[in-house]
Amino acid sequence: MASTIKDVAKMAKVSISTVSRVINDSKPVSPEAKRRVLKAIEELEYRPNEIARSLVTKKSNLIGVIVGDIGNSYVAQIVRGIEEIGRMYDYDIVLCSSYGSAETEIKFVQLLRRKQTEGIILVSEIDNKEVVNQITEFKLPFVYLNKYYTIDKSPTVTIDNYEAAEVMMNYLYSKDHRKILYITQKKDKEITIESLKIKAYEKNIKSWGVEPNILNIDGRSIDDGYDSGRMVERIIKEKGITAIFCCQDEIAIGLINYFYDKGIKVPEDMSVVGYGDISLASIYRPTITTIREPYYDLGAVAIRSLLKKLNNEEEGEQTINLPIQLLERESCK
Amino acid sequence: MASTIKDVAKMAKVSISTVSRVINDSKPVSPEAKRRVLKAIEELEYRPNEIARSLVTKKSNLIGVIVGDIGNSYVAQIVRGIEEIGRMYDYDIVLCSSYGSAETEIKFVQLLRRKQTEGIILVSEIDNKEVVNQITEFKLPFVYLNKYYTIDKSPTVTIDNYEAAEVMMNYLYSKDHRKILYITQKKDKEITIESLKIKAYEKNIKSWGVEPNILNIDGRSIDDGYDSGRMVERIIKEKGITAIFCCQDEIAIGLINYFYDKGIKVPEDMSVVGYGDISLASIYRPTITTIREPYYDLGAVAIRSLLKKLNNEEEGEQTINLPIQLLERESCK
DNA sequence: GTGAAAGCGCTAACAG
DNA sequence: CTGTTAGCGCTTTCAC
Repeated sequence: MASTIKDVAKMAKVSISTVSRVINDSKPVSPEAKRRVLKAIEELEYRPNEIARSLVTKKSNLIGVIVGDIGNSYVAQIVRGIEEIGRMYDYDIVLCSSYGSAETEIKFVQLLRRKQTEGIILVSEIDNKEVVNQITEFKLPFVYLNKYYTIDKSPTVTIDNYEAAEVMMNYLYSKDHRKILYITQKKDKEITIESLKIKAYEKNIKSWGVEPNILNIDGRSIDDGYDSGRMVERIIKEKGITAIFCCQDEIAIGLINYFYDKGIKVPEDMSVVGYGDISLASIYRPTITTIREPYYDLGAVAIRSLLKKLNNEEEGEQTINLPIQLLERESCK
Repeated sequence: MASTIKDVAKMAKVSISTVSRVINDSKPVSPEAKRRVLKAIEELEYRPNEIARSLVTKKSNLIGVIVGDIGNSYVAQIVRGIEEIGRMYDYDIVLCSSYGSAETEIKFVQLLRRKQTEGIILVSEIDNKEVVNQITEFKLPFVYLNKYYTIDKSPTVTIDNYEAAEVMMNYLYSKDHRKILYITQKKDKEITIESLKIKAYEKNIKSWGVEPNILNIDGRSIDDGYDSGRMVERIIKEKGITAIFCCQDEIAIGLINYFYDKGIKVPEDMSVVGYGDISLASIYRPTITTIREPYYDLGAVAIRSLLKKLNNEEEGEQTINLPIQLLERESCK
């Protein structure tokens, strides 16, 4: 059995209060007593039991992070940001993977509440009103990060997606592209960031006097991008498309894989740009021209803002926008 | 303030023991009392405080997972395995990222001990004897997963790397390759899995009456693979190499990137195989022929074995070997 | 500067 | 079946 504060007190011939004082440096202790306590701690290899400490202080120094899938590289980056900053303030994170199940997300919220985590960061890709209600009801400080759905009623950290799409369109224009195909995911389009991006796409392309071309597809995975290939090929021929703006990097990569298999060269025969800058975007060949979402920073800012709430500091904005960046790489010429 | 067991007891007009009994279903309670308690719980939205519970039961239901970098896809896969199985047994994981620092690993072990985690899984890529000593000294159940270094003195889950390399050599042989270059990482070669793989490589190639060709390089990242390109190109010409066996997928991908940039086609002009089956290996074009390490299973088996120790079940083998698999894909013809 | 004592929220004997 | 009680290991008044 590990030694406790009592053992230390006994060995140092002081009361447990005194021991507590020296380990927390909370009140002055005579040098002599301190010396003895320190010595006893050393000899007994005493380490305070954080569980007991939490019980009395009501501070678990734990924050719960619910993610869809830590296997997604962008999620991992966000978690890195959360953890690294959290640790600076002495917070540990307990990780929960929901694998996209709304029900599981809710279960985790309840679990984390029982575990006395001081706050929750939800990194999700689904639309789950109920989990937000749940957290709100529990009055747990939280931040909601969602790469796809627009979040308005909860604190969140994101980028200005309208502006980002506009930046990309301006870039394509500067590269003399006019006939640009935008590939979007149709599901829940109205309540996702796609509504903003499409608006930016349409506004810009119309301002050039060009007809918009939008392809709605079913998913946003690499496979979905690949599968859209046949359809895309047809549109390219019909409309004389010279550049394709994919709403997510994964789609761009899948599509380029399709082109590769069909002998269509990117960017020589067709320019393709993505959105998101997932880690693969810079590793894949050709490297993907894209909009960078600063995932690490998203996580870092999210936890900073969470910690602020914990300390009852003045609440900042509900929605924090981080700067965007256009990454000019090889897939678009 | 959240309601406590006392509040429930008061409202239900029973003692706290009775409440405890119904929430834990630990002892029979009269239907009537049970009904009242349940009703009170509902009304007060009572949820047991796991911290308090942990303090008395001495079970935190937490296990600590120290990783190098959760941003590595293989690490993420391992963590998925750990978490998913852990959750089946009601364990949560607290995640600690060391970013390859031995010192940080040790700090985390101490932290996790204070936090009363019941066991530790260390997913590391470095050689850190001290952390093992530390954990052993604390008598914390643990499992040590290390992709590179051979682990003998600690419980671990891995694959038979000698056999795996042999399987790959046999495959290359079956594809009529004889002059095969093996690229290895030189650092700590004697105490890493490279010692085994090189042994298998040499044994096999010599058995065909062919001279071994081993290139030692400095790292094992994609960039390191890329940077080895010039040297590799020279060796290819000098020795008439037809296939390259890279000790890690990352190196294979970096090298293929180099070849791509130089107009050397893989697999048409040169066959390249990797090792590890990182997630990129199946996404990258050409897809990489490689040895699959079952990362998810590694994590899953690791925590299963940890949990067994926690329950004082008979200790299995120190080293558990999982089945390997050769993935025949596009990069080798 | 120090110790005694109360109590954080809960479980687990122990009596009844 | 149920309540009383004694802690778990620690922090924090409150006196001295």
